[in-house]
Formats: sequence, C-alpha cells, structure tokens
Amino acid sequence: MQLFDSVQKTKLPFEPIYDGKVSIYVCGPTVYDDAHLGHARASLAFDLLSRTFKALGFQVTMAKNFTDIDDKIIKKVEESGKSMKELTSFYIQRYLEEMDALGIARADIEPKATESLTAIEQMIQILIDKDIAYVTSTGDVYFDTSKDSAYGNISHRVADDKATLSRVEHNSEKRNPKDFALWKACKGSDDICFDTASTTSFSSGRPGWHIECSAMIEKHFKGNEQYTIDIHGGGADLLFPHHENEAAQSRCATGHELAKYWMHNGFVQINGEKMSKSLGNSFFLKDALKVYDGEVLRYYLNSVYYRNDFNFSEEELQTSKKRLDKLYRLKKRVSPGKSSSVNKEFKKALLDAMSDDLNISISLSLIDEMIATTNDALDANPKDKALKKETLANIEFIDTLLGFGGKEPFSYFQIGVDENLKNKIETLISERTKAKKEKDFARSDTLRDEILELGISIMDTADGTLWEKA
RNA sequence: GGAGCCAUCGCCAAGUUGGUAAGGCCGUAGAUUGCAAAUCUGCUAUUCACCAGUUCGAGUCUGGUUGGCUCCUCCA
Repeated sequence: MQLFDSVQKTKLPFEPIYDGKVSIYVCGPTVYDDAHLGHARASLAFDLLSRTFKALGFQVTMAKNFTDIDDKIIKKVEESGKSMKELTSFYIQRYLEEMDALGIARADIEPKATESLTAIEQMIQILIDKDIAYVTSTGDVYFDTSKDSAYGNISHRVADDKATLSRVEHNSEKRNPKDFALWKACKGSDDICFDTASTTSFSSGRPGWHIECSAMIEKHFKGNEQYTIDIHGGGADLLFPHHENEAAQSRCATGHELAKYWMHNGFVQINGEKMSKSLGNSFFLKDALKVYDGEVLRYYLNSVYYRNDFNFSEEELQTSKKRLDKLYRLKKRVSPGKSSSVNKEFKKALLDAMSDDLNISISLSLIDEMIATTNDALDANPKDKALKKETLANIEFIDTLLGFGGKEPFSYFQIGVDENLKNKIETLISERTKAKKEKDFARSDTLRDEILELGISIMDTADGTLWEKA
C-alpha cells in the first residue's frame, strides 16, 4: 500500500505500527447543521481507504469523532431554544443516516467531545504541569507554541506576517500570536459550562476545538513509542491550524507523534469555488438524496482521486449514473444465479490500483473493461454459465471493495417506481407484446411512446421486454 | 500581504525511478433489432496553458509567464 502523506508531501509505502493492523482517525463534523456534499466526500474517501485495507487483509480500527461542543453549537442552542444535547443528537443521527445512504460503513469508534471530557482535562492538565500551556487571568488555557520546537512540522508554515496576525483574534494575554485555546472559561451564565474547577487547576468552561481530537485519540488508541495511530485524516482545510495544533498538543503531552501518516481529501466545489457555509453555496446531502440515489452519489463523489478538488456538476453526475448503469446491466445479464469465485487477475488489478494511494480512476476503468470484455464474451456465447458465475463474483468483489454494485439489478433500475406505476407499465408492456405478435407495429410504437412518457425506457430481449427507469 | 496546490481530447479524468498520451460521457460509421433500446465492433489528442532550459529523449525535471483554486478566520 502506497499512501500520499500530506506532511512529507510524497507517496510513502505504508508500514503499520503493528503488523496486520491499521488505526485510522478521521476528523468528523461539528454537529450544528446538516451535512453537505463536502462531508460526504471526506467520509467517502476514508471509507474507501478502510475498505481497501480490509481487502488487503488488514485489521482496521476506524474512529470518527463528533464535535458536539463548540461556539457555533452554543450559538445555535441560544437561537433555537433547544438543549445542546437535543440539537447535537438530532444532527448526529441525521449525519449517520445520510452516510448510511451513501454506503459508508460506520466507524468502529464514534467519540464525542462531551463524552471525552476527562481525557481532555487530563491532557490539558499535563500540558499545564509541563509548563507548555498557561492559564490566563480569565481562566482560559492556551497552548504556548513557542515551547514546541517542532511546531510547524505538519503544515510547514513559517513565521507569521502582519496580515496574518491582524486576522487572529485579539487577546493581549496570549504569549505568542499562534498560541491557541485549549480551554475556554465560562464567561457568562448563558455559557455552557463543564465543572472542572474542583479537579483541575483551571476554571470551569469548555474545551477548545483542537484538544478534543488529541485527547480522544490518546483515549482510544494505543500506539508504540513513536506514534499513537497509523493514519490521521480529514479535509484539506484541517491541515492548518487544526492538525498542526493537534500534533503539537499530543507531541508535548505524550512525548510521541500523534500519527505516522496524514491524509487530506480535496474539496467539493460548486462552480469552481469551495463549498462552505460561509459562502452559502452548500449543497446539503439531505437535498441531494431526495433527487439522486445514494449509490449513484457515492459512485460520482468517489469517481475522482480523493486529493483532487471535485467540481460538482449535475451533468457529470448523470455520466456517472450511466457508467454505474452499465455495471448493473451486466449484472442483470448474468442474474439470477450463484457466484463462483472472483477472477484472480481482475481482483489483483483492482487491488493494485487501490493500493496506489486509492487510484479510483484506474479501478473504474478496469471495471469498464471487465464489463466490455464480459459482454463481448456473452455475445459470442450467451450460455456461458461459468462466465456468468465468475462475473457475479467479480461484481460482489467490486461491491466489497468500492461499495457499489451490490443491489439486485432489476430493482436498481426501478428505484423510485411505486407499485401503481409498476402495474401500469407492466400492463402497457403486455399489450405491446400482444400488438407485436400481431405485427401491429403502429400500435406497439404508440404503446412504447406512452411508456416513455411515464419516464420508463424499455428494451426487447430474447427473454421478453425489460424496462428501466429512464 | 504570506504559504501551497493545479492547468492533459467538446466535457470528466488517469498518467511520481523522464522513453514516446488509460478509461468514461458526447459524437460518428457499422453489426444486431419490425423500428427502437440495450449490447458489440471501428473511428475520434503527433499532443499535454504558454515561453525558455536540462536531456539521446519531458505531459512527467528546472526557471519564468498567464489563468484558476485553497490555506493563513469556523469549515470535510
């Protein structure tokens, strides 16, 4: 397995901390709003990573956190009048359901910041005890970046310039401009506040954003002398400052590096611009799923190398659907039946492609070639049972590795068609078949037009007339 | 202002020890079909934003130009 490491900025052969095992931690969402396509892409990328490792025989432990305490959440709590718990559990639930619809396997560990406070407090206390963090007069705790000589190693950022400094929040008590909050003390009665005054040397309040990941990783994973986890992932925007700060906290608190490899996925863009809440151009997953099938969305969002930016377009999504359709048409052609075993060369080629830093483009082209070759062979010999069984096995392997192609093919082409419409279509088709038998082609063509108007396309085969949602 | 990434056929997109351009969509010619659809076959970039350089040889390395994006502020 070769992975592109964002820190070393090069592809590296993957060597796990423990033989045969991989530990992955991915930064999950802050749960104060609906997930958009960008969240989906990040989830999808690491789902692909996890599936590839599993297919290669690794034992994978994947963690994805939920940031369920943060300024934006507090703001939303104040606006909505709901409790924080109500609000965050609503969005967590919805997030999980939407990711399910995209065929993303649930993480093995889904830690929440509010459930990790002890670990967070302990890590902050360690940093204070080591004189790496300091408490301000208001009770906030800051990380002193000047105490970490390795600070900057992750993002390779050098000294701050004036323009940068002017953008950073003003706090005269900060010792260095780049110092960041580990803990924010309660300021007013409305603030959501965790009682830590009795157990720590800092006042009650709530954790800063960066500390939760470091603390949760330490809590849930046991690494070796050098590293805590194998892979830390997230969106490209998290590289700095989030991951830089995480790395600094962990390094200083534990004495070893947080992660051996760092992976970052590219953005989903709309009209060439990053999709983000501040730009107001978010395409929410809940809306996308109303219009498109989750499997098609998955195929589409995963069809490009995860590190590249991804410009969303409806036309390209339709192209992806056509490509996926071809796989299902082949599946329909070789169904029903039992699968035998996957073609060894095909399997190896797919694994090789995915082992090259998840080269999905090569994988998809291999699948297209397999489809063409199989269709060709089936044209020459329609009753090749062995080939049909092997093809079924190949498609099962695709589903396991890449997460699509697993549906029953006839139902795949009828997604969104209700019983009523189905009966209507079948009635029209049988009338048309009758007309065809009587060679009344004028009538059969009229009936076909009627069916087309229902948004259904039909195809005559040796086994009768089949139909699909157009 | 500082830092980084990217630029390959009409569209999407592979191509990291430099060796002579994957795949998909679209288009097009044919096979098949009552006609379609689906499927199959053929065709579809002497060329990789531009300029200069290194080299026997560069999309792939170096320098520059132009254009786009991102991070430095919450963000996947």
